[in-house]
Amino acid sequence: MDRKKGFIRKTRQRDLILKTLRGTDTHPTADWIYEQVKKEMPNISLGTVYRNLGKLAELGEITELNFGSKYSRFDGNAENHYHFVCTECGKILDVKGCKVDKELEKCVEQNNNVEVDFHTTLFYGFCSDCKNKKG
Amino acid sequence: MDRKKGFIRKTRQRDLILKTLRGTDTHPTADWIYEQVKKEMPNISLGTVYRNLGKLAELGEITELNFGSKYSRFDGNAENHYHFVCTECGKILDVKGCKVDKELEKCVEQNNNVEVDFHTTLFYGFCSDCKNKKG
DNA sequence: TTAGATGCAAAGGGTTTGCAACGTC
DNA sequence: GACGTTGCAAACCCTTTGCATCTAA
Repeated sequence: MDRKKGFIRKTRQRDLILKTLRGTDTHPTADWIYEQVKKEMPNISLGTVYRNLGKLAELGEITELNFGSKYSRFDGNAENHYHFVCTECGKILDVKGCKVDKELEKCVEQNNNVEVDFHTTLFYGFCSDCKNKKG
Repeated sequence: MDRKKGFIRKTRQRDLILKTLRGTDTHPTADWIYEQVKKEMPNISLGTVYRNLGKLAELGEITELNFGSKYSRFDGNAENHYHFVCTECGKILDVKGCKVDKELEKCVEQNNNVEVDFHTTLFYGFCSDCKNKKG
């Protein structure tokens, strides 16, 4: 078997963490995932959760989101897509129906003498719930 | 004078912090600003720097950037603009020549039943220096 | 005079890490 | 049998906060 440097062993912990993250679209924090996973595997430690989330992100299986500086959130959908953050309730949503604009990257490259690999965009505002609640 | 709640008093510390931040385009961390400001005002404390950066951001005088989760960076340019992050050297640049696209916000609103106030975009890739260095 | 601001230092709190034991290949 | 992984807990480290003192208005 190919055991080159960076070889990743399959473990029950990692499988469960990935399954849990893939099973939600709430963009949870590491701690939320930890709490969920603990229900099925009570002895798992927070450190293990962090280590696995880090590895999964490194492998490109998931995405780590750093909105605001407080804590990281994780997205089981590794495909590049936009996010929306509700400034009222803090909810994070995947943006539907709007394609990631690769043309914009060309514009940035041409005007700034850089090479762009990808970009992330965050929209801020009111989600449908909070939009209705406010005056 | 109008001393409503949230009144902000003018202080030498805040002036110096703002001047320092406005005097660079490197999107520095709080600690870097602290070190710079200390040269002119040796007794200033890190706490004061954080408190003032927070207030200035709240007033809309500056922008707090939360790229990556490690620490916040600050931008003396409060006008909404795009940023570029070099994945090689970590440098952060203001993107020139590409307008913030308000049309995209309309697309997001229409397809996601939300109300968008503003959006931020981060481009990742190689800056001009690192582009040349790599193979 | 009064309430916002500062300096100092301790506390917070999400994340990382060292280490011995464990589990996968 | 190797070596990646785990659980535990302590360490990290950026940021926040309490409090007595200072100071702008």
